[in-house]
Amino acid sequence: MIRERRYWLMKSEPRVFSIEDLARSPRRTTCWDGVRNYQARNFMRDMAVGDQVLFYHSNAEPAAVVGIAEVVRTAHPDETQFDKTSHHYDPASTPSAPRWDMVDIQYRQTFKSSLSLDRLRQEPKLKNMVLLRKGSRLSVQPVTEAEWMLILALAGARAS
DNA sequence: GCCAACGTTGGC
DNA sequence: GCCAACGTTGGC
Repeated sequence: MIRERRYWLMKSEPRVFSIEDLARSPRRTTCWDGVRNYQARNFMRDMAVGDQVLFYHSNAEPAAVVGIAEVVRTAHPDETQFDKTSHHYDPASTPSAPRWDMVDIQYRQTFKSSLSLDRLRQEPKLKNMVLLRKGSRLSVQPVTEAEWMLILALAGARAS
């Protein structure tokens, strides 16, 4: 029994890693390392291959949903947690009991017109989106199917 | 660069 | 288990 495809949103600062960087990556794929928040990690552990991801540019002008990626590998240990030279090194984590996971995502498309936070806030049907909730900072978050459909429609995009 | 909101840590 | 202190996120 194959589980139904689910929808997610993942944030990245474009000055660090943009959707253009993803599109230029080998096999248009990257591993989503560096997540150090338990709730975000748990969402990644819920992901399945084929799940769809809204790619969001945070700390950007403007902050916006800019395109789509797809999960191509489920959660596996994030190697940067064991790397003393990494900014994401976690001395409390060990290879026998890894604390942090990552998934791999592959580029699908960049929206012709990205959807800024302001634009999304204008949609009453999106008012419950995790992204738009006051104080929400989660870098990996679930998106409902209805939200997904509406956002694709607003972007003039087709499901990939 | 500011700062509100949130998460984590650690003393007690 | 409480909560103050600290660190981070991310919009502005």
